[in-house]
Parts: sequence; C-alpha cells; structure tokens
Amino acid sequence: MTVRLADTLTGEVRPLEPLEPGHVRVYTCGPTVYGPAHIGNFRSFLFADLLVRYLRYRGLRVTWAMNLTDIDDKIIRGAAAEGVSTGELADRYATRFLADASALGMTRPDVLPRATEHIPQIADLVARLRDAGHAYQTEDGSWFFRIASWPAYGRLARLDPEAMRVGERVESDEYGKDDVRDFALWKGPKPGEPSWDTPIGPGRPGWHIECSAMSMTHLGPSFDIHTGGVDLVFPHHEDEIAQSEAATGKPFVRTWMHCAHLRLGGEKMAKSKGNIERVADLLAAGVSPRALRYALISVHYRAPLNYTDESLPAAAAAVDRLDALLAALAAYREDRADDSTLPGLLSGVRAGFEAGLDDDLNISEALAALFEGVRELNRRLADRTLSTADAAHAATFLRELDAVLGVAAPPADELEPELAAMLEARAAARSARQWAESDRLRDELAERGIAVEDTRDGQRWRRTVASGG
RNA sequence: GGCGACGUGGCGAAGAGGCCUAACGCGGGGGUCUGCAAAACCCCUAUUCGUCGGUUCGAAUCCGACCGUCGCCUCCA
Repeated sequence: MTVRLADTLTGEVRPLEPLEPGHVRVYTCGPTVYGPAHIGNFRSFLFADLLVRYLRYRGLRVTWAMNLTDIDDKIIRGAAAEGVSTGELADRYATRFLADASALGMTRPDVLPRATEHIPQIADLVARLRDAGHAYQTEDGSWFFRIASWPAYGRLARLDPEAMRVGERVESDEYGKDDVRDFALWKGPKPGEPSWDTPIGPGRPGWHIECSAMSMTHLGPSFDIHTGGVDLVFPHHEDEIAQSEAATGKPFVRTWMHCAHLRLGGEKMAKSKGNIERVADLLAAGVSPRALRYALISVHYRAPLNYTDESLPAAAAAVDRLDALLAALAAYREDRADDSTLPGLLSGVRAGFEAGLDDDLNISEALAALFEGVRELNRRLADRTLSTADAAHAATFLRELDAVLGVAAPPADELEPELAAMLEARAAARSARQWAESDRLRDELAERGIAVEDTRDGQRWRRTVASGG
C-alpha cells in the first residue's frame, strides 16, 4: 500500500505521487512571530511534523520548509507598543517559537525562511503579476491582485467569488482598490513603518505573498504538499494559489492539507477568544512535553480536538504505558531460546501501524496497532517466553515506530548522581530486608519523578510522565 | 444568510453495508503476582452507535427529515 492523503482542493483522498519520485517537498504555513504561539497553533505544526516523520519512515526523502512571517501589521503594532524595532520583536518570538517547538519534539524543518529575507523574491513575484495583467498599483504605492482576472478564484474555499461582494468591508488602508475583493500583494510605505526599496517601489509585503514567494523559492513553482490550519484555507491559501499560478502559469500545490482546530471550552482556541494555553506555561507547571505532544497528535488531524482537564492525564498515562514497557524490555534477562513467533507478532503490529498512517494519517488506527503490540509484549514478558535477545529486538522495533510518534522516553539516560546513589542505597536496604528504609527511599525518589519497581530482573526505574495536575 | 464538518460507552476515539453482541487509550470495579507497592496480566464496565422515518435478506455504516455542536465566509494554526 502507499500513502494516501486528503486534498482540500479536490476533497479526495489520493495516493501520494511526488513530482520527483521518492522526494516529497512540503511547505508548512508557520507562525507570524508577533507573540508566543499557543498549543492550538502547535497542533497544526505537530501535524505537519507527524506527516514529515511518517514520510521519512516510509523511506521517502523529504524537503520541509516552514516559514516564519516576521513582518506584518501585528508585528508593527506590537513593536510600536513596546518601542522596539519590528526585527527585535520578531527575533524574540521566533526564538521562543523554536524553543517551544523543540521542547515538543518537533523535527527541525530543513528550511525556516523569513519574509524579510525574501523581499527581492516577493517584489519579483509582484512584478510578474503586474506584467501578466493580474496586479495593479494604487495611489499610495500599494499593489493589489485583481481577482476579476483570475476565474479560478474561490475553488479551494468553495466560495462563490460573485457572492463575496456581500458584507464587504474596506480596510482603512485599502481605499483605492478597483474591487473590494482584491487583496494586497504589496503595501505602500507609511510613516513609522518598515519599508524596503524595490523595483516595484518602496513598501512592505502584503499578507499572503510571502508564502508564495518563499515556498516557490525553496521548493519550486510546483510542489507536493502544503499544510496549515483550516482557518488558513480562506483567504490565505486561496490567495496563495491565485497569485502563484497567475505568476507562473503552473499548478502550485499538488495536495493541500488542513488541520482542524484545537478547542477549549467548546470553542476554537484563539488568542482573540482568550481561551489559550501556551507551551512554556504548561511545561513550567510541570507538564511533560511528551504528554503534551501525545495529547496534540493522538487525534486525527482533520477532526476537532477538544482540550480538557482530562486530556493531559490521559495522554501522560498512555505515554507512561509505552515507557514502562520499554524500561521492562531493557531490564529483561532470560537465558532461553528465541521466541519463534516474535517476528510474526512484530510484523503484524507494523502492518497495522502502517495501514493506519497510510490512510491519510489515521493515527487512531496506528496507535491501536501499537498498543495491541504493547499488550502482547507485556504478556510475553510476564510469561518469560522471550529471550534476552528477543527483548532487545522488540525494544528496537518499538523505537522504530516511535520515530514517527516521538513520544517515548529516550533510552535509559544517565541519572543524576544523587538519585543514582539513592537507588543503590535502596537496593542495599532491600537485600538486607530493611523494608522501612527501602520504602522511604522509594517514596522520596517518586517525589523526584523517578518511579521504582521491584521485579524478577531486579530493581528498575523510569522517569514518570507528569501531567501537571 | 451562503458554504462546510461533525454527533459512537463515564471521557477521548476508530470503524463508513455482513469479520461489530463495536478496535485502541484513559478512567472505574474485581482478581493474579509482590515483603508492601508499582508495573504487568486476566475478568467486568455500549445487545448499542443524536432522534424519527426509509432503502436492503442485512445499517453505527446508504437516503430523507428533524434536533444539537462547531468552523469558514474578516486577522487567525
């Protein structure tokens, strides 16, 4: 079977056929760095991460670009409010974004292009649109895309361009447009705003143009997958298609993938609604980043995900179940013949895992296969039917699948000397049958986030997965 | 108002005509194991899939109506 993905434009789930066989080019609409991103934003970034990880797991080469939009109205406003430059504000939140992303185990994209570093490409794109008759300039030096010149407008969002005149609203800086539906490609210079001198005149990029310019610069005029949150379908991605295809005359994106919203309190999580949670705040409150990551990726990306008080504890428990098995496999020692049925078990789990993910990233089906494997491995561990080598193979196998999920604890890391000493002391107390002392040490270790268990393979420990509660 | 998505156990969620007396995770109850725990394993926890009709030998899965929730149409992941 091959990877099949849903495409917003056609509404179909189609096999992925990269334009260049074996090499998939992916563009993800990243954050506008005007403030800290919330976990709803991260849901869509982690969805893209899951996609990229899976394609790589599948043996495909992936080039992944994710933009950082570092110039726009909100950045200008925020910088003005703080009395700092737009560059300084953007840098600050770009750094913070990358820190949050890496805490959540997000793969670093191959390219992280910034709008302000692609001004020439943006200006060139506008010039091409002008030459092709799709763009016009207004008195203030702004450039607009002429929607009337692009009949395909509205296809992605399934909106009727004719009907869009209803409820029209004219932004204060958009007077002079020929048609209210037209959107800004380039904004003329204004006092107090950053401005770049370019062949199309001075000013700054509009709202959507940077993604067209950067994606085509780094991935080519046509590429395979473009991802983002559903709220970007219109107008952002609709406009990207129009301006890109009108400029190049080539199909822009093969597959458009959109992630549904994260909800809190029944509503879309959004800064404007005030119902947001931020990564750094949650981690500071003691939430395990792996639990948070699991909570955000364990529901299919096209289904709304309701974030509640139970989300994190449930996710933490699931992740801990995986950790516990990995720890048990690592500690397991049994001198006996290999279990001849183990390879069959593992390949069955793999088949289920892949069948799920192949089907438009059906994570639930994949996780079901994984956890069925977890239960069966636990059984065999308890029954001692595995050899030491079997346990090692099983652990390697689980880590291979987890390369896609990115939630399991790293292999037995070095423990802080102080905690290691406590573990040693406890083992000694236990062998001397000093139960009170060994129990006291166990409690103390538990408070420090180390779960200690006594097994036939000896004393075993692992870091607990906290949910902040 | 226009367009669209969705409604499955205590919670999350898969399943999209017969393998469903409904996967998987969380939670709860009982048990086994253990110095005690923990982890793990075993059993139980939806004869039922928003409601009402219809199609069919057969429907959670198809059709219709209704009720409810959410999103987009404006900056937004």
